[in-house]
Amino acid sequence: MQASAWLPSFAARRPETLFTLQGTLMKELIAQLIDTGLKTLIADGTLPDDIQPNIMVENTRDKAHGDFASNIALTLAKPARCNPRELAQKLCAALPASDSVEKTEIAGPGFINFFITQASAYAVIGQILEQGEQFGRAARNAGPRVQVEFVSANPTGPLHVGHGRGAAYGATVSDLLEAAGVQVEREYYVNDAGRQMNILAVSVWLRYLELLDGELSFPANGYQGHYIRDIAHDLNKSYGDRFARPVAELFADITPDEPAGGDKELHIDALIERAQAMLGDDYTLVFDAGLDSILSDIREDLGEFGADYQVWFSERSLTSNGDVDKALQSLQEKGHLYEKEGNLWFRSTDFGDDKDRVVKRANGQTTYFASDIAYHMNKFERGFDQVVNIWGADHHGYITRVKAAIQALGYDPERLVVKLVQFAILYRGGERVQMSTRSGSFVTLRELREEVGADACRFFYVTRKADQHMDFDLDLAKSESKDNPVYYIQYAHARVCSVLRKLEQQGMAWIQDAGLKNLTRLDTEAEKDLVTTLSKYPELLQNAALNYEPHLLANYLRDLAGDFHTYYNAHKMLIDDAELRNARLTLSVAVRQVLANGLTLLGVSAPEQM
RNA sequence: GCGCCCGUAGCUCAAUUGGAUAGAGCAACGGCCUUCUAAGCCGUAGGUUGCAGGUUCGAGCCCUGCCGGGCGCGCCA
Repeated sequence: MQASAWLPSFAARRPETLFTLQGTLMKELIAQLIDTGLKTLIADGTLPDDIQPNIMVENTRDKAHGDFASNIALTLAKPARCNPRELAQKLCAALPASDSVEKTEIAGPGFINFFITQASAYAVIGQILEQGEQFGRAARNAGPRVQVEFVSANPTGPLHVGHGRGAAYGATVSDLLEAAGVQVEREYYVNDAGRQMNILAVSVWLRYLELLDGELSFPANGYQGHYIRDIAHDLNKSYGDRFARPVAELFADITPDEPAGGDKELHIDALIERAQAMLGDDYTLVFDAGLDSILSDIREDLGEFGADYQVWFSERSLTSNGDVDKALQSLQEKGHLYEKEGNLWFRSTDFGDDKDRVVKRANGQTTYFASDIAYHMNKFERGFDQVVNIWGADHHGYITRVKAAIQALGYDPERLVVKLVQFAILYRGGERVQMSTRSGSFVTLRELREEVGADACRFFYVTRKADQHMDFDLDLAKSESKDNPVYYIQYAHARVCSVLRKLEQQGMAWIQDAGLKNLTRLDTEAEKDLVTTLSKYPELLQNAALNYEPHLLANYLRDLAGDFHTYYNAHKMLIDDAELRNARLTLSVAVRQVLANGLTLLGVSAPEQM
């Protein structure tokens, strides 16, 4: 499978090798019981002594199958030369007794189902209350150093809804990794070099000249958005008419634009060249004014969306500090470059790429790909154990060549993980919202946040697998009903708060210790289910983090909220029986804690009142 | 043409990474407010997991080939 070839590194490893797993103590215990049982069977000759058992303990899907199950008898049936059920029978008999295990059953083709005691299962409630916000999280600073680079949109305009999904996904994956004990560094690669930025600079300057001299023929390939005029306005405010130049001179002998029957690409390139000549050193000021303005807008936008970065990495710095040259030199020394027709090529076909790639043109200009090589070299030189790139799905063509470059530089390409994020399609009133970057008719992330709110945005974006196309239903995201999963989950949280308020109003108090002492009073199906769901949280968190799949957490929270609403509806909490009341409230507060922890990781608020 | 992603209930999506009888939510139908928030709950119905083979104790998941949808295949950024 090609996809998992990219996945790797620690996602493919056993989680145990990199992370301290919490909440799976019961699985470990059961694995130990099985291990002991197997040794007994080896000793009495039932099993040959050269077997290499891979003891797997899984959560059961169906509670009729107990709490945990192992397929060990199925996998060992062949070496044991007996049928799986028979082997399971013998193994069960050989299992040492445990306070935590109520009973075992043999089921289906030979699964061993483990039913754990209620006291053992309910211990998780105490853990949740004791650990609070830390419940489910691994110890800090214990894990590897991982860099997550996400969004990294060209600073040529405001972020749109396509970037939004990358932002929500990247921010959540980063937070999940951190919760799993990884030291995370979030980074934005600022493409502050290249032709697009020059087009931006020229667009700004032309709007500026328009302000001074009145309308001129704005290039078809220029940036049309209104924000360009705003930047021009600010430029005028800060610098007065410092950048004023004769418009006639600017357009003199310039190759015609597309509407005039020319080529819009050639036209804009000619304008860039002319602008640089006419502005001289001032060109940089105009260029930076555009860059700074848009970049600060993006930073603010992302900040308000809950995506906080540790590093904003400048593409230009790669050239100025010599990293590009260094990277090319390194490739040169290792014999991976060659010259052809004046261009310098990287022989990426040696590393599985379809064709070789130019890194330096005949005119001496390095290519964008050369910057990418240098950037990734720079990342690895910074000592990250793993580097995660979150890219739009349209960039998947670059994966092979970037990995090729990493390998050619002498780094393990498995240490780069690329996660592709598919685009989201907006729907309003059942109709697809049409978007086009060209015409400037895209919906910005800011507009989306203002329309549906940050909570719903963050949640909806990560509720589907990243590599899955998604439909974003604006009406649903805005609706305040149970149909809207965000409200549904938040409401469950608020409900617990509401009950506690009501409790106080009725002159009662919740006594946690009394609750913990009387957990055995919680013997209804709804309560058992709730506890089971709660106990799965830490492991789920690890899974979601290790696989970069925040949708697992989103779905989990939906389920947990559902379990709670069911419980709430079936059983009253504010009752006279103090023991039972405290026990139920204790369970409810534990639910509230886990809901809050999960929502926080998703960047969604956990309101006390709705 | 080559490469990558995807195909699961009418719709939007899951499925603990190869486990047991494929699950939720919408939409449909039928119930539940004198009650701690009905912003909620309960029930019914809905499937040859695109198709055909293969691998094994066991496949939605892995392999091969088709069918269908999306994206990518510049010395651009």
